[in-house]
Amino acid sequence: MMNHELNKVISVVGPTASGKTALGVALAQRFHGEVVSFDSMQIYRRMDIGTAKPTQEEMQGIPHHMIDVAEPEENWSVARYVEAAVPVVEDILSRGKTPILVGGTGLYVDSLLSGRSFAVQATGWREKLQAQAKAEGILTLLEELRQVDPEAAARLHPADEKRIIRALEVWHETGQTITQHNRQTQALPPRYQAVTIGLNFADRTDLHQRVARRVDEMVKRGLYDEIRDLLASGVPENCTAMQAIGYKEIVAAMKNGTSLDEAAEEVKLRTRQYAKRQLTWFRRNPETNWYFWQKEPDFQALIQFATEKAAAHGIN
RNA sequence: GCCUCUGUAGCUCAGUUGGUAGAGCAGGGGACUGAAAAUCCCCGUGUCAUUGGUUCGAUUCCGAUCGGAGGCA
Repeated sequence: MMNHELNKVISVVGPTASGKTALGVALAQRFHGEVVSFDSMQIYRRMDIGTAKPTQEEMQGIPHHMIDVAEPEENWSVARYVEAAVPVVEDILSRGKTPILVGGTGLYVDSLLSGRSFAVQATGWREKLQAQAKAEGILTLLEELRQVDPEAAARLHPADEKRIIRALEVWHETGQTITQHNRQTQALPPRYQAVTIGLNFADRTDLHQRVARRVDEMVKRGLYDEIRDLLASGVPENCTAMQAIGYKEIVAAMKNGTSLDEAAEEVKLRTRQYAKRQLTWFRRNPETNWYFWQKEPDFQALIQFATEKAAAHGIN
């Protein structure tokens, strides 16, 4: 089909602790929808408290997808997420319902919506390159990259080891440079048409306060025990899931015997910094309809705002 | 009560042999195409406690005052 209209979805973005979960459920109720999470850490089972996964009560009977779909030791990635999420969204659409995308991982939503595909990763080039970087220094790899893909080498900062390695990895495994690959995927048509609602705070300190309260709440609800259970069941400390904020800091404290409550303070700090990065990412999309929380939160006003925006884009 | 040390960026501190000052952390902004809650880049003017004095000029030297820390009685 050449000129078919894109299917419409609603997406809810914003920094952590900004009320995305509640809005997602409200929109699902209003628009006969189901929630599809785009959160890189809520995909892992048994990581409930620290990832602020919605509880049964919060879900209010609305189906939530892409949560609890992997074991912590599985090491998921964007590619794997998109691969799994597309059929889910398609299924919701096929049943005549509206997909409500809710989450905080910018790369994941953008990839899902854009129709982007990812270069394959089969052999062990990454490990090889990492070892080489360690032995010879990253500048050697950057120079190698310059030979095959001068554009990428110029664009990447010499200190950004991860991206330099990834660029070389794509080259070695596909025979195509990452610059070529990016150009190609940019030309791909988008998968869905999204009306995006962005949540933010008029005053940044309100966000910081909510973060602090949320972390205190997590500790009260048993975050330390959740992490102890994870480790006891053999989840390796260096897997992707254990890079999650709220986990890696506490794991480190448990390991070297320092105060867990001090580690919790560090979690607050790291969460604030993460929220800032999320905002940087989401602000990049000029289409986003931003709603700013004032000192006195008015959830009804938010629902009305979001409902109007969705309706204006032909969702009903 | 006396003596010594101390008061510089939101915090911890450096520094100016007298020409109005700089690091780390916090904070802010940005990037981002198979680790993304990851990774990386950029951004430091502040009555140098207050107040007199010396000086062409004081945050820097001297005095007093007000905080803080320690010591002696």
